[in-house]
Amino acid sequence: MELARPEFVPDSSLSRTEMEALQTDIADAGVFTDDLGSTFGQPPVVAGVDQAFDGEQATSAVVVMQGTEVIERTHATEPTEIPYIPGLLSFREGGAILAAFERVEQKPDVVLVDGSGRIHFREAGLATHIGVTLDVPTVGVAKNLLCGQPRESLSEPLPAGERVPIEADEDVTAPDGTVIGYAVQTRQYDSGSRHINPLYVSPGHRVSAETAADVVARHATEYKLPEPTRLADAYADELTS
DNA sequence: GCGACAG
DNA sequence: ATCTTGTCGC
Repeated sequence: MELARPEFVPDSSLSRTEMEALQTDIADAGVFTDDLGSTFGQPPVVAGVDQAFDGEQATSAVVVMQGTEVIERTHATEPTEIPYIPGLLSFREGGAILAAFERVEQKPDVVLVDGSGRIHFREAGLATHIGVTLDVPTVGVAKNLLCGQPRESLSEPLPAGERVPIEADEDVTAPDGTVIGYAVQTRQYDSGSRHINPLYVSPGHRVSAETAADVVARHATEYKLPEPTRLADAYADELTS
């Protein structure tokens, strides 16, 4: 795949202020409504991307699927220049991800990115950064909530299939109350003391919050994580061990 | 100063 | 993310 917006490639040498300014531009370029293109296959081509680290090296693994079939697997390793800073994750992991996608032949209909998309202080999380830079539809899939406010309390376990809107609050640039994503319960235990936490799904680029949640729910039937994400996670771990 | 915060 | 064995409950 090719870079659509080279000016948005994450540069870890920027100052924190410059990084935040770039995110503001990225959010402006981001599309949080459905624009998945007319090439949506039968079934759609869905890619998952995830990273694993070893010391100063970040390995990004991409798994491309169509239905239940893996049609491509690629990876790239890049040095990590900066530590993890909440809100600036893309400047730590984005380089490795873009390097991996440079080697991807099959253009996916949608990419599932580990982390937040619009659920971000400046509405420019990792999924949005990658989506806008490559101009590919992306969805953010996070295991924890970075910011925003669940419309309903999530202290009680949600049944599988349920979803709760995540709304913008004062910590997010979007107008208060804007639905910036969903807590999506893909799996749940039938009963007992233990329970499964939901995933926090948000639009990255060219996808609405509703469609983002739909895509994740549709691909996460056997396990909590959607299959492309799960396989990319395992592949990244395998490459680092 | 305190709190809060994806991976 | 990563360091790490067993263990409890589906």
